[in-house]
Amino acid sequence: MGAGEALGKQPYVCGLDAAVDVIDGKWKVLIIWALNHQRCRFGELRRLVPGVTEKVLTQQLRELEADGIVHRESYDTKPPKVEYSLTELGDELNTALGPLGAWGKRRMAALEEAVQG
Amino acid sequence: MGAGEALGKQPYVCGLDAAVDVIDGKWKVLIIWALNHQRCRFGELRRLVPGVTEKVLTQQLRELEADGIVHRESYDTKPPKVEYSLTELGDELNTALGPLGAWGKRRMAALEEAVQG
DNA sequence: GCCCCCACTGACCTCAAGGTAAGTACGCAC
DNA sequence: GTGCGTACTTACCTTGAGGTCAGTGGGGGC
Repeated sequence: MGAGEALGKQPYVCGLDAAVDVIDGKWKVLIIWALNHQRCRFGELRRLVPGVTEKVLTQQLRELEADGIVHRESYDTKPPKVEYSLTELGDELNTALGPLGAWGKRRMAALEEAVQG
Repeated sequence: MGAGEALGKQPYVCGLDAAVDVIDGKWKVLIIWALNHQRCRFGELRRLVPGVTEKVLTQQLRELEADGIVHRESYDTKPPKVEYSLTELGDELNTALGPLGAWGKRRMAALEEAVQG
C-alpha cells in the first residue's frame, strides 16, 4: 500500500474527522503553532512548547513529518543541528486552524471575564 | 471558583489550546458535526455517530453541555424523550471548524487519489 | 576533570479515556 | 410473556498515549 502508511484510523466519516486525526496528539497544535512563527531547532521547540518531554516531542514531530505537515532538515555538523519547519500542507493546516484559534481566544476571554466578575 | 467548573487543563498557551480542550474527546467533533445539521434525540445521535457506545456518548454530551456547546432538553413524557441541539456558542464553534473540515476533505481526496493511482 | 548542551533513543511505568456488559423502569407490539 | 425501544447508570476491564529516567557521543566552557 504505497501511499497509505501515514494514515491513522480511517475510514473517515468526514473531513473534520480526517483533520482531527492529524491534529490528534497532546502537543501537536502547539508544535504547529510554534512552527508557524519561525523555523525551529529541536531545543528551541522544546522551550517553545512548555511541558513536552524530549521523547514525546520527537514522537509527535515524526508523526507530523509522516503526515506531511512538518519538514525536518538535519545538518551533519559538529554539534548536531536539526531544523523543523512547516511544509506547504502544514501551512494550509495552520491557516485552517486560524478560525478555531480565534474562537478559542474569545472563549478564553469570556472565561476570564466570568472569573474576574 | 464560580464560573470555572467547566474548565479543562488551563492555563491555556493560546486560543488554539483552549479550543482543542473543548474538542478533545474521541467523538466530540462528530457529535458537533451531527448536531449542526439537525437537533437530535439521544438514539438518533447514536445512530449518526457510528461506533460510540451509549456510555461514552452520554459522557461526551455532558461535557459538551458543561462547556456550553450543546443544549439538552428533556421532555417528561411516557417514553422518555431528550433532544440535543447546538447552542449559539456551539454554532460558532462549528463555523470555526469549517475551514478545518475543508482542509481535511482535501486531504482525504489527496490520499484517495494517491491510493487509486 | 567535570558538566552541560546538542538531538535524540529505549526500557519501563502510570493513569485515565474509552470499551464491555449488565441493570433500570416503563410502554407498546406481536 | 418475550422482546424491543426510550435514555440512561454502574461496575469492571483494557489499552495505549504519554511521562520518567537513563544512556549516547562528541564539543565547548571553566
